[in-house]
Amino acid sequence: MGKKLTINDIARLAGVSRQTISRVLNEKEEVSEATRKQVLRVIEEHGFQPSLQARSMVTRKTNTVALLLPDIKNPFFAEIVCGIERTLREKQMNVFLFTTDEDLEREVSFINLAQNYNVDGMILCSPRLDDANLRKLIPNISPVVLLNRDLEADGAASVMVGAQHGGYTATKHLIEQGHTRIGIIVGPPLARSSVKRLEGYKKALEEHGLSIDPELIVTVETPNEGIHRLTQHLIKNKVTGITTYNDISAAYVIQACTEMNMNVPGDISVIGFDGVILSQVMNPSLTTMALPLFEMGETIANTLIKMIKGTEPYERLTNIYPLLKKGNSTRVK
Amino acid sequence: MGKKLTINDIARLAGVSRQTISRVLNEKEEVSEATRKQVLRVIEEHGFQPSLQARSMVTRKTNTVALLLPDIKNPFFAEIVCGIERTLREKQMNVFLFTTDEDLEREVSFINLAQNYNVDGMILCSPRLDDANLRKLIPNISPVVLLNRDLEADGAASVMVGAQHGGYTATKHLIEQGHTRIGIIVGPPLARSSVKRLEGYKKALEEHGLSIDPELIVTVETPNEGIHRLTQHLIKNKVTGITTYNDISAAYVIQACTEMNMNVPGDISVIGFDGVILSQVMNPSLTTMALPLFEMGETIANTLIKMIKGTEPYERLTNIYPLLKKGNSTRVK
DNA sequence: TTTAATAATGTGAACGTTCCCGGTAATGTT
DNA sequence: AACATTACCGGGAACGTTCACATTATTAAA
Repeated sequence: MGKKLTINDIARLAGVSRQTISRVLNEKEEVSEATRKQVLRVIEEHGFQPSLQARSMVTRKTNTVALLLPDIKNPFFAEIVCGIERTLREKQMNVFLFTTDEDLEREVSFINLAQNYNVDGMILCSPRLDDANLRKLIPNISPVVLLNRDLEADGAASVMVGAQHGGYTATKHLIEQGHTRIGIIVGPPLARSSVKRLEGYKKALEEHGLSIDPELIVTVETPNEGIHRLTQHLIKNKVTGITTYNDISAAYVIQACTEMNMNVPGDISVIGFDGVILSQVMNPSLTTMALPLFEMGETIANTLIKMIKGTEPYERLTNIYPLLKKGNSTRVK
Repeated sequence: MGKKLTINDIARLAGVSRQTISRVLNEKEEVSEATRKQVLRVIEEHGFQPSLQARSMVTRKTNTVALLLPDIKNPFFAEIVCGIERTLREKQMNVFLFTTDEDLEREVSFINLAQNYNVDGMILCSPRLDDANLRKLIPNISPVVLLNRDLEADGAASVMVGAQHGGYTATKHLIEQGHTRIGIIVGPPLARSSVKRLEGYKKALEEHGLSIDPELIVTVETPNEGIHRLTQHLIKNKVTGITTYNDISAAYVIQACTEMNMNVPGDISVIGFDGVILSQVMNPSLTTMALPLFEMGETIANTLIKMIKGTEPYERLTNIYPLLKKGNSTRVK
């Protein structure tokens, strides 16, 4: 466990100066082929690797991106993270992971922390911070890419899920299958997209001349809790179709239906959102509004990289629309 | 976006020396209450925050841990990561995330990278590296905690899943429910635990005087592929119980059974492994060998923290045993 | 031959902290 | 009154790199 070698040690061993080593490491041209070979040999021989800390101390670049998200257990985020990580990695960038558990205080403190680490950029997934405070912070943390949060500000870009469109399409699908009493389970109030999804739901009903019954609109207060109860409520109100805010909630809905001896899709059609792997392995497989999650991650990462490089223009706002993916949880009435 | 303030700027503004600011920041005692107040006021007023880079340059501590895992999409890892992250966070430590996608080359290069970042410790989840190379690397990267990899070496600790015990318990459960022809789906050959699980399976059969039929032992070559085919094979060989290597594979097995008009649990009992959320939301809910994943993450993180601090002893080897969690996918024959 | 241009290398400073030591003033001890 | 102790504070050095500039040797141009 001998002390780690520094660039100076290598310089001494190779019989050249510190700076020459640095030049070789950074592949600068102004060094003769002979010494280059020699230096590389010594580096190889001793397994020298430069301290990235010291380097970024002077270059002001860390090649690191802070990634902040509510919950890595949620496959929605996990798949996005996968796309982000893969893309950044290809560009030799690294990921600092922070999960906030939806806690505002932690969110703020993490943003601060990341800032003190001098990260090159940040990715904030569905931040809880309110608009005013977020806007205030952006100058300090830019460039930053926001997921599901549209904030027009210098140094910030957004990648948005077309929640309204998704809610609309899901509802329309049920209507076209002959359903007229359609319930919607709205996600936790924190998630901004819940509102959009509800808008889409209403729009679809209106367009098809169906009335909006407040009894058929129910809201989950804390993530994935009380869904059985809400489902019972909807079934008592004679729904034949239910649209939900994500795939897991759809799975709970189907469980609740089964418990009440209602068959899915025989008696009730259920439609999910996100299209995570769960939707494929469930029984019945889930009809869902599928999002290209991995690709979303790629988009997010690529946008941020463009912003960091600052050489080419980037999309300030990218909208991603979910696609209806038919499974066996919906059926013509 | 005015330049970031340094400790020197604050010193000037507060009319004291650099060192005094440092003392206040690090809560050293040797500074009078009056100047402390004054300094804190100036810091607060200008929103100064010290550069963690510069700090760790001299302290040789980064308060950062590198976390390397094959795939964050796998809920098994996602939940463990959650426990790790939460625990480290409480100790003011941060997480560098690397996913390897089971790729050996990437694994090695990430370990290198982490080393150059001067992380305080590493967590390697089910590394692909072979024993000899891993052992060689450990002196450079210690302290390190390994998941599902028992390697006795200085500066390394291991947290292991009791795979053999799990395989044994699962099989025994099926036997006790009256099954005599029990199939096992063995995980990808990369996963060392597959072998152990198979051992447990064999032990349970032997103990109960059942013969081991090679036709009932099938292996998945690439993750989660070909499971339908393998299930068909088992069913043709008249199994009434199937034990699998994780919950997702169990879900695929159940799908395959349904396709062949075999009812689960009516005709076939299926048992999973891990106990991720999927097992609860499936239909039927899954009987599985449940692991305390979040707690495992906590254990991993706490062990590493102890190793880093170096003040108290730590467990070199922690074994974690899965618990049979009854769902509706198994039934008395 | 002289001078200018070019290639190859080396040197001091800087990045922003903390560590180590030394200094001053105030207080206590004999 | 002389000395030791304590409390507080400041200055130089260091961490390991890269940057900006200086230097030398080499080649080309006049």
